[in-house]
Amino acid sequence: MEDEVDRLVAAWRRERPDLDVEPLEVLSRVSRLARHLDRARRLAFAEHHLEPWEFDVLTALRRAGTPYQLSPGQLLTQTLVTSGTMTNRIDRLTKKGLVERLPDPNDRRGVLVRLTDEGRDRADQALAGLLDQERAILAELSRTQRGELAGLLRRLTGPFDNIPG
Amino acid sequence: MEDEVDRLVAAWRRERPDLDVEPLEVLSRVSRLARHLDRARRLAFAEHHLEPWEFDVLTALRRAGTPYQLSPGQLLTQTLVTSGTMTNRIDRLTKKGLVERLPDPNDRRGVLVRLTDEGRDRADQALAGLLDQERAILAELSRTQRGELAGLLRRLTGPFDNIPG
DNA sequence: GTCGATTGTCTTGACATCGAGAGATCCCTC
DNA sequence: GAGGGATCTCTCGATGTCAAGACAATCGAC
Repeated sequence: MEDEVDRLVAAWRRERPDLDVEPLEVLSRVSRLARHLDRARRLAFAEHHLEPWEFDVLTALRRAGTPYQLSPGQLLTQTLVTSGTMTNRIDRLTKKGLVERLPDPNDRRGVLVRLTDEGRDRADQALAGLLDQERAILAELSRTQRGELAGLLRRLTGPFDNIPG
Repeated sequence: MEDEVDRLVAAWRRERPDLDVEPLEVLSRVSRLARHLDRARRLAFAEHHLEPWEFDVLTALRRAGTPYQLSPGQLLTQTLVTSGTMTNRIDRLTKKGLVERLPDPNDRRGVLVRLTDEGRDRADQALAGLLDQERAILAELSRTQRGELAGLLRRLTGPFDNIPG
């Protein structure tokens, strides 16, 4: 099946035959697919009355395991947002009763963000919904192909994730 | 090489052993890689004093071929943003002298956005820079692997691009 | 021709994000 | 134990985006 990137690449080859645009075959598809996924995620979460950014924060805490608490700084590195953004997110999640701020007993500069019981339930429900949606998208591929795809992508993400940046 | 998604998946398997989180192996990598690419693109464009959104609009016009003009509506569908956003972008690009608005001779409701000579040059330069950067990222893979990866990704993007949504 | 629905663009208000920097606390060296 | 740099969180202003709706022109049916 042809996709938008095939058309994009064909247009570039017509307009700039001097350039090698092969990299776009991979990376433009990654960017565009990510955009489509964002929309799909937003829809999936709407059923649970959660925004994508709320899901990101709540699930980071959920993954941490009991007692479901992390510092704002740890949340920063997991969600790849700036500190100002994280302060704002914690404020709003606190107002909604999904997380609470506690003083860090070991560092008086610090704060711990803890998931409330409701926050934990909402995160669990939204995750299940997201996985259902993602399974539907991936049904295009066989199990073997999904494994290959994951492996190839890991080759590309590895350098970013391990050399900090 | 292990990446952040390996750690994320391992955490979910520990916390939610009842769930099948295999879809994350593929789609979380897509989302995270797209985020890293956004940062890399921003850096690459900074050398040419262009923002990513400026690049998106200018190159859509560049790809259209001479006389390098499209309606705002056509630009919407190519860049996946809303109409309000596109109006704002065209305004700012016009102020910078990279595009100009012309009345559509065939539809008095309509407008045509045309690339200026400077806009065309800037788009061409930025594209070359972007391709260099992308080639470096993709050097992790062989030519054959890049082809496989592109093919697998096309299977996933195809449904989004062809069934409108 | 005329009316209603549709199309194409722009306007407005709300909102989430970023970047830079402030203030408080911690840690290491002397 | 005192000083200076590093770390942690929050504040503030600017900005880009979205969603909903306004307005004008077009198209189709009668």
